[in-house]
Amino acid sequence: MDETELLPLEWTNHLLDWYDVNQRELPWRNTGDPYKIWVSEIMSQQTRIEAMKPYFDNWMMRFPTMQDLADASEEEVVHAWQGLGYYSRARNLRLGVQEVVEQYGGHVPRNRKAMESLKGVGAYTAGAILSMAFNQREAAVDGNVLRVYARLYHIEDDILSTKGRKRITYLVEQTLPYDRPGEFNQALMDFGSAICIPQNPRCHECPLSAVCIAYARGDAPSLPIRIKKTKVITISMMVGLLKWGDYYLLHKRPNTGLLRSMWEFPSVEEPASFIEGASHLENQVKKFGCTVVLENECIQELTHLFSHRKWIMRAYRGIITFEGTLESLQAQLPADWQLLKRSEFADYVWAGPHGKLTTLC
DNA sequence: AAGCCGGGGGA
DNA sequence: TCCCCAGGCTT
Repeated sequence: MDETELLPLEWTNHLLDWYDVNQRELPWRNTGDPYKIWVSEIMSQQTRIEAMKPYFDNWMMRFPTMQDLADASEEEVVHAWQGLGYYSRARNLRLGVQEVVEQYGGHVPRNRKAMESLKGVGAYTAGAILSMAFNQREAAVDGNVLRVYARLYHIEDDILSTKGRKRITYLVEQTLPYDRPGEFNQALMDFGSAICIPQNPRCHECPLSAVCIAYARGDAPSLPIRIKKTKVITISMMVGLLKWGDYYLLHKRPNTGLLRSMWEFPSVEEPASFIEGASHLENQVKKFGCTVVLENECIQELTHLFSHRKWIMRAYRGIITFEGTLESLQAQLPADWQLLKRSEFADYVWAGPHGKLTTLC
């Protein structure tokens, strides 16, 4: 079935008219600069525009060109990303840009296949860059687009399923205008975030309500359908703010998994009791020739929610004893442990909620 | 197809 | 609290 027959394509012009008046002023918009658009697209994945804007400005100051980013270390790049979340985006953006600099002579490829082969660039981002930077007629199907089309065409498939996404991608490809595809894609997003919002859509202000099937049936608020499967697992965690003189003992998380390669306070997951958690921490510092005395009073309880994990963190102070010099203690520490003064904390990348605990130091 | 990967803002 | 956001990678 050709679902485009369900609606007259006139609505795409109404949407572009709305966009001409209501489009947001964004630093990467209407620049035609593929690097700026690339950075903005990666930063805005699963992230609200208002949240990533200051990061974008800072990023462009630190890495003004693709060459600057390609030359930067992973550490620098992740540091500039600190606080935005999904840190693989930063690592992959750097790798993708390096590939463009090295393999494509610094020119962003202008076809979907080459674009999607770049690290961190999937179907959405490829379509966004091709349409916005090069004005190609390519679909860029994100959460906004899925929602807008599910309502306009009254699609009851789960939009998180492959079937639902494919169906809507097909519809977008059919409806994408030939003259202003890049602006049309951006119009869908601005429209989705201003009018066709997830909860309580503003149908009374909507320029497309006359053609929207969900609106006609009174189903706009209940669409789209999203079925999530992953459930959040709760993990309790004992955190030690362990001090030796002016120095705090810190641990670098492994280079795989959640918050990889970021610094944290020594922690014990799921301790059966305070005693058991404390003994784990004691055993840990014992490897470095230290002893530690932990105060049994929890100085802060902090709950932190990830998309798939819930950490309940309980922080305790502890005093480390070591008979020897700073140098001899440092010599005992493996590469993933270090001693740091409070004043040096800002130079390091903190593992999410551990960064919040630094205010206790 | 499902799990993994952060943080924040709005309701 | 819960929801969900300008998604992509890995298994």
